[in-house]
Amino acid sequence: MIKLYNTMTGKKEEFVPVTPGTLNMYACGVTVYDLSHIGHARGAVAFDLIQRYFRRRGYQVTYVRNFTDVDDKIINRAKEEGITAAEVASKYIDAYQEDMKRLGVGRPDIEPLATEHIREMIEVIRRLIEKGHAYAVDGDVYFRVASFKDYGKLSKRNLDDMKAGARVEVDERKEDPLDFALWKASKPGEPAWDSPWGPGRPGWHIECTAMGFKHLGETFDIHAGGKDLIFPHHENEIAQSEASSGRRFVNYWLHNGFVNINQEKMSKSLGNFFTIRDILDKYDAEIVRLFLLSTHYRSPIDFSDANLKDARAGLDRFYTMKEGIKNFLAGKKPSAVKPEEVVESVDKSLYEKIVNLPKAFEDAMDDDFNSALAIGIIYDAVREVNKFIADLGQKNEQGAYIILSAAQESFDNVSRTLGIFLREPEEWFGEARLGEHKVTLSMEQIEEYIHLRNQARERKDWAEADRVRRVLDDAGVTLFDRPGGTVWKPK
RNA sequence: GGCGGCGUAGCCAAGUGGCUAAGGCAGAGGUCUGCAAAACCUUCAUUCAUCGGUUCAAAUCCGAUCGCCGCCUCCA
Repeated sequence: MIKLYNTMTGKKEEFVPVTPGTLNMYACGVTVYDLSHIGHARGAVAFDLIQRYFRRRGYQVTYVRNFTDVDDKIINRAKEEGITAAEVASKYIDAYQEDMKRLGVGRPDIEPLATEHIREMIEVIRRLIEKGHAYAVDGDVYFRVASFKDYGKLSKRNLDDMKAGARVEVDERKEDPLDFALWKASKPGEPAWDSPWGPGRPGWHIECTAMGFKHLGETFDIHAGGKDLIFPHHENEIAQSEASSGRRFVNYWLHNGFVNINQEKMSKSLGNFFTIRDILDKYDAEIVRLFLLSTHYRSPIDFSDANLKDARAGLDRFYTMKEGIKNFLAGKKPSAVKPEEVVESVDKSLYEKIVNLPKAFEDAMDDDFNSALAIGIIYDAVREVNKFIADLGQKNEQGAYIILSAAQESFDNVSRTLGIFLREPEEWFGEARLGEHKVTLSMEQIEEYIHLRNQARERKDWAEADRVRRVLDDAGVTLFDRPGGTVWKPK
């Protein structure tokens, strides 16, 4: 049973789908007027994991994540760059797709564009006017907030409070300062579509209603987005959607916490942001993923070098274990003996823990997608497997084979869902980390130095051996003498 | 001002009524190693911002206080 925290009720609830065995989920994507930052990445990673987890638990999933490709900021950007709004959008959609691919975020089932749903938006607006929930003025159309009695139910505000503290610009043409635009008359030179109210473009909120209706139905299971979208965006979506359809729009509202810099929200307007690609140039994508998943998706997370380095250290430890398992299993054949019998004499409790790892993982994830707890459970298992590997010499070989192959299977099982720990150890220690560091020697030169040092070690010329170690260290290369020979890793 | 949330070790971070407060990083000591590194072992919060209350029992529920953050305007 999956439990999830619903912003609407403020509680963790059991997930009950509209249609048994099916998940219909919508996540607000980005407005494509600039490169995306690590805050955008957090939402994308979190909701990708959530929809992926539902698939793991057997649900038939339709996951929709939109692009807002018409908006004031896009228009302004187009003016600045002397290109069309459509060109701006297209450019940053491509950039976003590239960033997501590098982060290991899968493509949603449907990635609708606002501009491809103008007809559907007009239809919803027309229906709202018919029902008395909206009105047209000078080519604009506004939603009549006072006509929707549940307005404020998501963000827990009431109309009187908002009017008291209103900082909304006063527009005399609106019946109420809180009324919001469904359709905006276009100014000359701006993107425009024909409508019953004259040429114009959609307001921000209406696209999600129209695209949600079209792709997922008038009532769907999950709608997700950043905490900052609760008000006004999602509140307005609810008003439009429920006023037009007469039904509940969404059953569960999920909101991710922010990425902070020095305890402050990262945002474009504060200027304290790092783009995804800046970060990926400095840190391997897997480090960034582990960092993001190490904190529960609803909590704030502080972006800092120290935290990224913690994540890197964690990955080193995981891949060291994976290397140990791999080295042991290499070239060995499965035994025909029943696991239970052999394992009994080797380490029964470890075996059971390993076999139960996927279940323990699911227990953590079932509880509001607690990836932080899930990762803690994995590291608990890592320590125990490492301990086992350290004592391998004293173990029954058949039993050890059974335990370590089971470990490999269990770790792979949970890794596939998390989208981390999936690489081969050589790849992690080699190319993945090579990219982050300055190694000033070629592979051949490094091998040559290692050979030189090992010759010195054979004649027990420790001074020379240490000298070579220092030379390589200065070049950003660290040596490790392993039972199988000397290996090197970027410092 | 209104609404929402947070405060757990040097740092990151789980835990929302009941066994010894997960896990990681950093630190200390040890095993191993020519030296290292890794790995492993031991150690590292009698206590969960503070004060008061409810309860047989609270980090967890209630109230107050202090501090921090977010939303109320575009924002993941």
